[in-house]
Amino acid sequence: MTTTAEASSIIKRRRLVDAAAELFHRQGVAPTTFANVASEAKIALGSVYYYFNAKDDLVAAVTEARKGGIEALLARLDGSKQPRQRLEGLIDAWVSDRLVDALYGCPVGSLCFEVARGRGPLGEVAAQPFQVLMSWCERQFRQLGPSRDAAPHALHLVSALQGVSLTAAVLADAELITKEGKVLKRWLRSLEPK
Amino acid sequence: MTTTAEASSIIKRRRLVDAAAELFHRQGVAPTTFANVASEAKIALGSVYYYFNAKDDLVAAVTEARKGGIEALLARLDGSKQPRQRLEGLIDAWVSDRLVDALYGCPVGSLCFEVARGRGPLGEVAAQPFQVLMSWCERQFRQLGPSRDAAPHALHLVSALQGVSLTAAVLADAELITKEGKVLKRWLRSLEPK
DNA sequence: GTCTATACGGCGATAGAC
DNA sequence: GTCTATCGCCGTATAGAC
Repeated sequence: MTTTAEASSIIKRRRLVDAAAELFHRQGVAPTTFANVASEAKIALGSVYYYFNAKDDLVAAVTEARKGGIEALLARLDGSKQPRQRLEGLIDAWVSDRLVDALYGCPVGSLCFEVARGRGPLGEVAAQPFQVLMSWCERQFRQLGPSRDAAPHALHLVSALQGVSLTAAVLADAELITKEGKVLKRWLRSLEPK
Repeated sequence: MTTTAEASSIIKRRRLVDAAAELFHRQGVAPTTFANVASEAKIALGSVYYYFNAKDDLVAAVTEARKGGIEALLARLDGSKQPRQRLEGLIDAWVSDRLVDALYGCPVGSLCFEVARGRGPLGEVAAQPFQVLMSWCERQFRQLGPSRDAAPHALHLVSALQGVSLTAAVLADAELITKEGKVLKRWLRSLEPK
């Protein structure tokens, strides 16, 4: 029966992707080696090449996993009834992650930027998590009120969240994320139909 | 007379820093090698070590040069009479750089983030350009009106500018910076005392 | 000060036994 | 599928002639 063998393979592949995602977040893609990933995932170096033919394949897999993480978060937020609650939930998610993000930056933003920089071969893949996030936000803003500004509002929110993660990491101050979260929520309320 | 020799040394050192700054922006710090920098600056590989004992020294020099660039920009903006004009000038500066930034990100943000990530030994150095920019913005907002929100406003502006550079690079769309610039200017006007 | 040449280590990738 | 061993390249850093 191949089923168990296949399942074990899939589990190990996932373990490699998870280990790589963690290391890419903490150190960046460039300084992370296959040996790092292998040892973190407790798999022999040579075996990594059974799952990923080259580093780019691993990077693409991690980026897609990050996209999946974003989609899972947004699906959770879709449980909230009102668009404003959903958008506030997104801000809250950023604030909850403030301690890690102030150390290593946003795991999605830092990865996608490093991968997309200078239009590398993986530029399209790296854009996807941002497209998912941006269009979800745009949809929420469209439901928030009859303004024609949904697209700029979505861009403003995503930019602010990404920017504050970067700023907090550079300045080593997690509470900047809390503070910016409050500013963004006040802004959201100011957009509500009175 | 050592004067000319010294001057030539200083010039070559500057050529190395400029070359490194350019390469750090286009490729990031990690993938940039001394050989890259040497060839871009048209200086032999071995000579680079006369000016910089290790890569970290070069990275620190480039980061300080970026801080100098920020200070020069802010000094130019200080020529404007009104605080709102000065803040709008900052936004305009970002918009002017949109084509390069949408390819490689903000040269200051991407560098400082990569250097500060995970609290490396250069974390303090990398924070300085951001501190300069942030406190300048805070001063402008304080002059803009008697609001007690100067610090959060400065954080919001810097975050938005950094975030939109990153987003534009990931999504390969320079016009996002133009659009966010308009949103930010509208926001500035809304803060004015009526 | 500036160069060429090179030592040394590490990383991506492969070979091949089990 | 998983491992160990290893090749070849490239990057940091140094040595030493000029």
